[in-house]
Amino acid sequence: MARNPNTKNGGDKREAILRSAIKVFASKGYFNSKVADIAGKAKIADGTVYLYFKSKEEILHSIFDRAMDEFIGDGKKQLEEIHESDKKLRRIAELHLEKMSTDRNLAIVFQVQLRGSIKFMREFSSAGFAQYLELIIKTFEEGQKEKLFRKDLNPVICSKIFFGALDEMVTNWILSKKKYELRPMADEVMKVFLGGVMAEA
Amino acid sequence: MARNPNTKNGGDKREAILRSAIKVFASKGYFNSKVADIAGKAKIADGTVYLYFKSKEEILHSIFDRAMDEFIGDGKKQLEEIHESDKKLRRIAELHLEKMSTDRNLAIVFQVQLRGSIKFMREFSSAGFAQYLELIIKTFEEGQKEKLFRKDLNPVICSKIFFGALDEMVTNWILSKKKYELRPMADEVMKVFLGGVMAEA
DNA sequence: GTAAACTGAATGACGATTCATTCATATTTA
DNA sequence: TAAATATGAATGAATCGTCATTCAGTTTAC
Repeated sequence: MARNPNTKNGGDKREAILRSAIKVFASKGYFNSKVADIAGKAKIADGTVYLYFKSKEEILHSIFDRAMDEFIGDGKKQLEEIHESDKKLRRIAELHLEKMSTDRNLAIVFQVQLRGSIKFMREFSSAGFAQYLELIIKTFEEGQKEKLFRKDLNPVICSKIFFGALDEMVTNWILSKKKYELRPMADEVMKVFLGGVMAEA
Repeated sequence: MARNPNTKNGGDKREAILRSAIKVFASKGYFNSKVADIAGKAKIADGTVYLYFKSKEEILHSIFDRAMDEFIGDGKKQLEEIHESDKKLRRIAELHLEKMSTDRNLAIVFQVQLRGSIKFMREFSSAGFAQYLELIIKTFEEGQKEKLFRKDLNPVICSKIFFGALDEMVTNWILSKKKYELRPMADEVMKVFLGGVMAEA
């Protein structure tokens, strides 16, 4: 009846494989990661991986799906408690950076590995990412209705700019040799996004 | 003395290999591209590739190096003719998007393939990309000195935001099924970056 | 004629996936 | 209760296809 082998131990192995895969993918890249490495790090036999996942690719997908679901769910819940659109955007920025800070290896898989092929990107784009962008767009449009944000701006483009800025913060953080806090960057992004860089005329 | 076979025919083959590789990498991704595909598309034998390049990886590097050199060279020259910092940034944005529009396959290699491994990203980061970001930072600082841009903003972070926004425009353009002009996005990015999204108080 | 350029079949390494086997645990039987 | 049997999760060695790279031989250019 159960789709997976484990009935007693509560999905232990599947979980272990995913955790292990995040580490391995993060350190060597998807294509350079061997299924044997993943199995090894999870302390199980190579073949066991295939009792839980159809293929190496499905592992990557699962990592992404799980993380994205959690992220969007979390985000939506938190936004319900906020009513000003600019504050909502600020919260999104904070959450985005916080989540990425929390698990550096997961962040690497997201920023780097997931983008290594158009195929993944397309799947990514039309699934979780689109949903995330939609959330930002809706928030922005709300702000325009409230006359908080300029009406002469295209909400979709603005949302992409917003996302792009955050995304770049994360990428830089991952590649940087120096350790620094990612979260405070949310303020900087908001300062520029809301007010622009021009000095008062 | 010449590192490569061709002395007479003006580097024809090397060029053909690079052009072919850009197409192949763009359509299947670096790791899924076979050297045989590249050779085939360039209408030469598999072995000939190795007369011009040490390895498959060197091909990818060459693609990147060439494009980046051309891009930065071009950019610097064009900026010399402009004197206001905000206009310079606008020109950078335009150039960035124009270049990417010009060769969609090259853009795909840049946006997608080059980011598929931390290894490449790191090399990328510390070479061409750092130089490009430096150009933006310098321009921004200039603008701050001229009191054109706000003094309370960190130039490095602002430059990353600026780059991140442009980068996201390109990524979306590549992944989009619909055909649209990339260049006009430069104006949109400038509107937001210079003036922010808040309505006048 | 010979040196440089080119060819493409052969090589060798690699690594995802498979599957025959093991073994711990659950179930049945007496 | 305890021995006999069944179950299916887990194993890991073997398989099988896939390329990057090489190199012995061929063609081209002068």
